Amino acid sequence: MNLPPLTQQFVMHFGEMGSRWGINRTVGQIYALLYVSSKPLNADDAGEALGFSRSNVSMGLKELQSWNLVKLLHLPNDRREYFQAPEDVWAIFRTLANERRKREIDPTLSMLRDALMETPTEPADIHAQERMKLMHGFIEMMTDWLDEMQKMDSATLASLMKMGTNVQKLMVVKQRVQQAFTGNKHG
Amino acid sequence: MNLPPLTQQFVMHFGEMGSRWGINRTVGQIYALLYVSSKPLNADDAGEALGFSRSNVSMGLKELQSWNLVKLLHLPNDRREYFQAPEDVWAIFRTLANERRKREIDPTLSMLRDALMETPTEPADIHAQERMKLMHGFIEMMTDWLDEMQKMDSATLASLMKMGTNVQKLMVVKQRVQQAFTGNKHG
DNA sequence: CTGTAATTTCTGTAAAGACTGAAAATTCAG
DNA sequence: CTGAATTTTCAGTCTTTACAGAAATTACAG
Repeated sequence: MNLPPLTQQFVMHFGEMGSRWGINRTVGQIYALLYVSSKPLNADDAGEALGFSRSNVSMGLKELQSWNLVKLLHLPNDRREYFQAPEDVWAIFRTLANERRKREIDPTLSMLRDALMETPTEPADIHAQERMKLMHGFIEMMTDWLDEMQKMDSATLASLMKMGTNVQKLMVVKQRVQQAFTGNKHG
Repeated sequence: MNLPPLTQQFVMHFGEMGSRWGINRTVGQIYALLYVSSKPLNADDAGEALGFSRSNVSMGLKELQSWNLVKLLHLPNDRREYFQAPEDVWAIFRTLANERRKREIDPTLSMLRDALMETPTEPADIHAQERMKLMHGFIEMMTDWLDEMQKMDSATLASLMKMGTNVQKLMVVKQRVQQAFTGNKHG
């Protein structure tokens, strides 16, 4: 591996963090390289830059594609496949959130739905189902909310986040206004 | 393993999902069992219920403790340690978010901060640092926002989430109101 | 202290995963 | 079609992780 210092630092870090993020070192480093690269890279570029075998890079890129984390493109007069990471960090986050949800949340949600349809007999299962109901309700609320958030554009979302806790105050104001209009003090 | 059907379904699912969540089968099943259990369990209870060796359960509980996902308690006239999962799903989520952030985000944030302080020389590194700046800014915004959210109580957060995209409309209203008060059409 | 219950650490083994080089398959220019 | 360039799959090796059982440590009652 022969990369400029900052790039190297970044790439190595992603390799080390890979295991915590549920990907392997190779995949982490390939993604890091694509992310900081100013131009698309092909499998040989990546392999040479990182010191991985061609086949290993192939596997890594395949995994990154299954995560929708890389864009595939072609250069004129070059048959090789080139890859690049999307530039917009918000877009990357959205992709990541969607993919992780699909893999890590949806199966559980589905299992919980099934479990809630059944009628428990033993006391232990009655309590268990009660707990599952709580978990299901929570996850559903979170994912529904995430869906809604995904509809907003990056700029709106950013300003929303920068408001932080102030959103809360905004809600209080809204309630007062509504009450004032309806004249219902308990509304 | 001899558990009532619903409990068993839940426990098995957590075991299978474990690998996707970055924990092993044992840890996943132990947690699932504690979550649906109506009373605290000791290591032997868990081991017997799930068919794991005593040492394996010990490791699993240790890991769950390192995630702050279980509460340790003692029963009168019993020297053994009993474990239980917090009941409040919001509290569980908060714990999970904090721990994952600590392990999966903070190290990267710190690496990025270091990288941004340096002065790149090569053109490739200049571009790389620009990309890192974007990533850093995004992560910082997200984590700051998460911090703010953590300050709210569960009920407020829940009603906030149920509003979904309407928060956006609320912001537009707020801006109009502000403009009306200041008389500044560009405010 | 001493003995016993409870928990953790250690050690070896089995299983899973990562990685390479070679072979096979695919793609496309001519 | 043919053959070269490119990509993917396969098989074997090496590394890491998961797990059980044994040994060691800790905690505490008497």
